[in-house]
Amino acid sequence: MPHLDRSLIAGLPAFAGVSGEELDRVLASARSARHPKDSEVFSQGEEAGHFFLLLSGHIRVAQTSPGGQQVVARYITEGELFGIAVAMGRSTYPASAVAAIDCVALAWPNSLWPELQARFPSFGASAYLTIGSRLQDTQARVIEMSTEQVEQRIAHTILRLVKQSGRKTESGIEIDFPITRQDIAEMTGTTLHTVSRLLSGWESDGLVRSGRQKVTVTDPHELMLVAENRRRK
Amino acid sequence: MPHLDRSLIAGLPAFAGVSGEELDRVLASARSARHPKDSEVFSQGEEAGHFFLLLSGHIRVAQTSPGGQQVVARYITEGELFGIAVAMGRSTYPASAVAAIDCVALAWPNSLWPELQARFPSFGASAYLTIGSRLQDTQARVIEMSTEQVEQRIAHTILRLVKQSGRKTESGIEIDFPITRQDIAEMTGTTLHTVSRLLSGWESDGLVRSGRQKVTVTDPHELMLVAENRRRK
DNA sequence: GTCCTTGTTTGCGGTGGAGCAAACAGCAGG
DNA sequence: CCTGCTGTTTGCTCCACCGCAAACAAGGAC
Repeated sequence: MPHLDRSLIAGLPAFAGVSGEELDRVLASARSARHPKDSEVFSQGEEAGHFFLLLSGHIRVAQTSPGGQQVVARYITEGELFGIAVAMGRSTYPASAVAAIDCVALAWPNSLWPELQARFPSFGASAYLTIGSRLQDTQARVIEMSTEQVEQRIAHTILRLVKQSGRKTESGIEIDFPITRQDIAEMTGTTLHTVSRLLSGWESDGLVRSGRQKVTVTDPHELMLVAENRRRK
Repeated sequence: MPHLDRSLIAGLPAFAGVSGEELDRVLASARSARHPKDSEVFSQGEEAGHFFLLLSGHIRVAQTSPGGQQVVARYITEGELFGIAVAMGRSTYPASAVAAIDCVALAWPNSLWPELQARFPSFGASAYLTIGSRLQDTQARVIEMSTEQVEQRIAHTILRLVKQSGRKTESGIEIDFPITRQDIAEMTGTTLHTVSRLLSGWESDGLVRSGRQKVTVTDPHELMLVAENRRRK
């Protein structure tokens, strides 16, 4: 295994306040792995053996409903912890994680969790803040689904993705990983047909430019008006 | 202030493994308060000064959307921690807590959180498990709202309430706090009209008995079939 | 008891968005 | 180049559910 340089994780909130030497110790117990596009990092229901830190790429986290439908819970971006079932007291993964593009992630065995948490308080704290903020995000999503209609939900979702993983291009801000209409539908509780219709409409109005597995927001401000249902129809 | 007996909290998971003397110490820094029915324990957006443990009663936790609509996040039952914004790194409460019936709750100042957590590992661990399980519940709710229709969502919600806070009566299992059609609607992302219609239908079919702020499940098995959409129409 | 507030029921009409079907386009691989 | 696969677009129909309106109970205050 190649040597893992401490600079990989030095800047991350999870390791704030951890000294250089200690970073090396933490890394010594981690294993780094490459996850090619569309491969599963772990699978829903599987025994949770490791927890992960995404070094590069984007991970799609999805749950399958009892009825067999997929729901995308979130996208993980660089520097985030994921698969931290152990921190929630679970022995199996509640969702599946799939690489949206080629990814590199560190993995630690769950058995190290208590030790890491005890030795590096900022690490444990960061993990719990991660869970806390995901709880808030998920609550916000429940509110959206309860009170907004599909058009606003999709607008909100796209704005969130762009904010989280936007890449500037000459024509606007683009979501910098491939995402299908189906994916967006599974994030917003609707169908790919409806997503397609709305995106087409927005494209005619010059709010977005979109193509195969691509979405570029050209007029974020106007799209925000859509999200808030304050746009002249 | 009356003396708080350690037996109040001795059996709770949050204090598993804490000795009797230490329980007294924990209680010494807590204040107990009575919250009459319909009074607010804390309010959304308010500076979070305390965290709470519900000793008796039921608390409704609700969020108000930007558009002014209410969404009920959950009901808190006896023995649960709530208002633990501090554990999520928040300085304000993300939701409001209202007593569904007369309640008694312990309150600790947030400033004690780090100390309690450090001194009583099981306390911190329990808090984080609480947050973890709420995240899972909320995720499950997102899945429900994405994939199920209103009838199933309401059935699931009522079954969950009954399981969590059911009280046996001669005619079935009753939700043992007052709950309106409006409340159920705000838990399931629908309207009180639709809830009323469905409950009326179920009452004709003998699945439930319901009255003013009351719901009694008389045929849990059949209601579960409704929840799973496996019932002969 | 009567009044009044709060919660519930029910009818009716309109519609947002699902479901189905079919054509179309971009990209990979031979 | 053509072939096939995967993702996208768009039209049409239908219905679950919302929104409005109005009548109807159940308690509580007095």
